[in-house]
Amino acid sequence: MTTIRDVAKRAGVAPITVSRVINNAGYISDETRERVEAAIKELHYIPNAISQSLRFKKTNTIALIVSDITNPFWTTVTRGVEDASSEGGMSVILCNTDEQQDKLEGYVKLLLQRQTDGFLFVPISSDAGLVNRIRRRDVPLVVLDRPLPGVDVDVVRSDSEGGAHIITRYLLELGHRRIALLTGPLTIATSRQRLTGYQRALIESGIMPNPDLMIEGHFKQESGYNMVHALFERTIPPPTALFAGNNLIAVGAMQALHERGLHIPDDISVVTFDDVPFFIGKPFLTLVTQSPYELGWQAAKRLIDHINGTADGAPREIVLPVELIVRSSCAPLHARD
Amino acid sequence: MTTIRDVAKRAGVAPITVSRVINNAGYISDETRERVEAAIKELHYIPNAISQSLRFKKTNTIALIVSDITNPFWTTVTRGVEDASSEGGMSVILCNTDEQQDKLEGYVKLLLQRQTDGFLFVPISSDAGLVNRIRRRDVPLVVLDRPLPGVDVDVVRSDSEGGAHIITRYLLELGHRRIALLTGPLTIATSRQRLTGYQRALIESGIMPNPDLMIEGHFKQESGYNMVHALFERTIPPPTALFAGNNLIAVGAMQALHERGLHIPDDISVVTFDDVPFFIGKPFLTLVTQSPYELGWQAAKRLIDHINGTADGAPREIVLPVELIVRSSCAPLHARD
DNA sequence: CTGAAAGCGCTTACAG
DNA sequence: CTGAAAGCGCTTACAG
Repeated sequence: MTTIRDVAKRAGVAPITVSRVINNAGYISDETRERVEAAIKELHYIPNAISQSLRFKKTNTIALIVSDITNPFWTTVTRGVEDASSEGGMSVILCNTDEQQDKLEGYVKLLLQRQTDGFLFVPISSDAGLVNRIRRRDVPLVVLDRPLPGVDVDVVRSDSEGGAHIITRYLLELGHRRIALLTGPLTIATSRQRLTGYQRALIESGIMPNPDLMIEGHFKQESGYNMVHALFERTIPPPTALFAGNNLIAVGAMQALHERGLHIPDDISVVTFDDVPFFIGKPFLTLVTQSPYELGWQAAKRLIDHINGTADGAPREIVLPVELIVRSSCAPLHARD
Repeated sequence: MTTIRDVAKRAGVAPITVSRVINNAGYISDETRERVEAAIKELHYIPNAISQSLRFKKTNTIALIVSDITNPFWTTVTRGVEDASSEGGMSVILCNTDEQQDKLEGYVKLLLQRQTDGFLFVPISSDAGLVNRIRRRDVPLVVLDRPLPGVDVDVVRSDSEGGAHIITRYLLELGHRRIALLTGPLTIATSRQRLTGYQRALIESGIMPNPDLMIEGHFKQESGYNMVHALFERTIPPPTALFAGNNLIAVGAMQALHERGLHIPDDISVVTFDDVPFFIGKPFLTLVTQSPYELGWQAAKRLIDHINGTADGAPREIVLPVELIVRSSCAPLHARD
C-alpha cells in the first residue's frame, strides 16, 4: 500500500507537508506543492480515508435507514437524500429494515460503531429507546416520515392525516357511504394518522365508522390482495369505495378486485396514497401524493446542518403538505344505481 | 466518547485485555472477562470500528455499484448481495451510477479511499481502465451482469444472447416476420448480446435483419415510449411484434402502444427481458427471466471468497441460465389476418 | 493469563 | 513556509 510516507520520501519532504497539500491547508510554496503533486501522481497515491476519519473524528458519512427499499416511494426519498448529501460533501449509507425493529437496531449499532456522522431513519415502534441511544453518543439524527410522540427530536414527515381526510371527503362528496379502509399496521404512526383522517371525515359527514369496513394489514402488495379478499368474504353489503393505506396495498387490492371480476370505477371506486410506478396505460388512480424527493432533501439538509453545527433552534417537526390528484378511479355512487 | 481506555480503567485491567474480550481472542480468565464485560455494559461502550479497521486493515465492507436502482431488477440483485454478505459478516455499500461513467469512477475512487474490502460493479464502458485501477491496489472485484471482453476478471452474468435468441425464435414460430427490436445503448454489452441473439434467430429462419426495425435507446421507461412512437412514424409496414430490450423499455413501449390505440396481443405481440413489478391484473407479458437474486448472491459469494483468500482457481465467467415464460402478450400472426 | 511498547496512516499543536 | 513529536483508538508482537 502506498502511504503518505512514500509520497513524502519521493518528494523529499515531511509527511505533514504532503498532508497540507492534500487538504489544501496551511501555507505551501508553489514549488513544494508541485513536487508533492507530481509524487502523488507518479505513485497513484490516494489518501486512506480510514486514518483520516480517525484523526478528524469525522467520517463524512450519514446513514439512511428506510423501511422498504422495494417501494418506489423510498427510492425517491433516497434520491433526495443523496442529492442533498453530495451537495454537502457527505456520502450516504443506505439500509433497509423491512419494518423489523431488530434489523433497525442492528443497523444503528453497526453504524454507531462505524462512527457515522448522522442518522436519518424511519422509526418502526414509537419507543424512544433508539433515539436516546443515538443521542447519548451525541450523534445528530433526524426522524423520517413518522412522528415520534413525546420525543424532542427533529422530524420530517408528510401530512398523512390531512391527506386521508381530504381523500375520504372526496369519496363522500361522490356519494359514497360504505368506504372501506385497508390500513397498514396500526403500530406505525402513519397508519394511525390515516385512520384518524378517514374517521374524522366520516364523522364530519355524520357517518359512524364501521369496524367491518376497516382492515389492518401491512404496507405490502400481498397484504392488499389478502385484505380485499378477506373484506369481501366478511362484509354484507360490500363497500362501494376502497381507500388503500399505501401504493403497494393499492396494487394488491386492485389485483384482488380484478380476480373478483370487479371493475374500477364502475363497480367500486379506489383511492390511495402515492403513485404506482410502471403503470401501463393512462394513469387512472385518484390519490394523495406526498413529496418523497422533498422529504428526503429536507431531512438530509436538516441533518447536515446539525452535523455542521449550523442547525438553528430547537428540534422541530417539518410537516410537508400533500396533494389530491383526481384521476379516474372513482365514480359517483348514483352512477351505479 | 467512551474508549477502550475508559473501560480498562473501570475494570482495572489494561486496554489490551479489553480488546481480547471484545474480539474473543487469546486467553482470559473467567473472572477478568466478567469484570470487563460489566464495565462495557456500565459505560455503554461500543468499539470504534474506524480504529479497528485501521489496525486490522479490513473494513468488512463491500461496495455494490449498480446502474439503475429504480429498476426492480437491481433491487432484487441487491437483496441477493446483501444476504450473501451478511452471511459472510460483511456490510454492503450500495451506489447507483445511472449508467454514467463519471459517477462510476467517482464512486470507485471514494470507495478505494475508504478501504472497501471488495467491489461488485456493473461496468458501463468496455474499457478495462477501472478494473485495472482497482486491481493495482489489490482489491478483489467481481464484475456484474455484463462481460468485459479481453479482461481477465471474474464475471457473473446471465445468458442474454441465449435469452434473446429463444424469445425471438418463439415469435418466429408464431409466424411473425416483422419483429422490431427496441434495444438499450449498444455501448452496453448486454444490449449487444440481445441484438446478436435476435439477429441470429432471424438469420436462422432465413430472414434478413431489417435496420428499419431496430432502434437504439436507453434502458428507461421514457426511452421505450419514445422508441415506439419513432418506430411507428418511421416504418411502413409496421411490425407485428415487438421485442423490448428490458422491462422498463417494455413498460414505456406498452404505454405508447396504448396511446396509439394498439391492443396487445391482437394488434401487436410484445416480449421483453425480466418482469415488471406492481402489475395490476393477471400477469400477461411473455418474457425471458434472468435470476437477479441468484446473480447477486453468486457474485457476492465469489467476491467474499476472494476477500477471504479462499477463492479457487483463475478468474472465471459464471453465466446464469435464463428462462422463457410464455404468457399471453403474443398471438400467432395469422390470427390477425 | 496479563501487560508495556510499538505502530496502523494520518493530522493537530507546537516550534522554528 | 516546513518539520519533529505526539496522538486519534485500537491491536500485533513480544515479554513475563
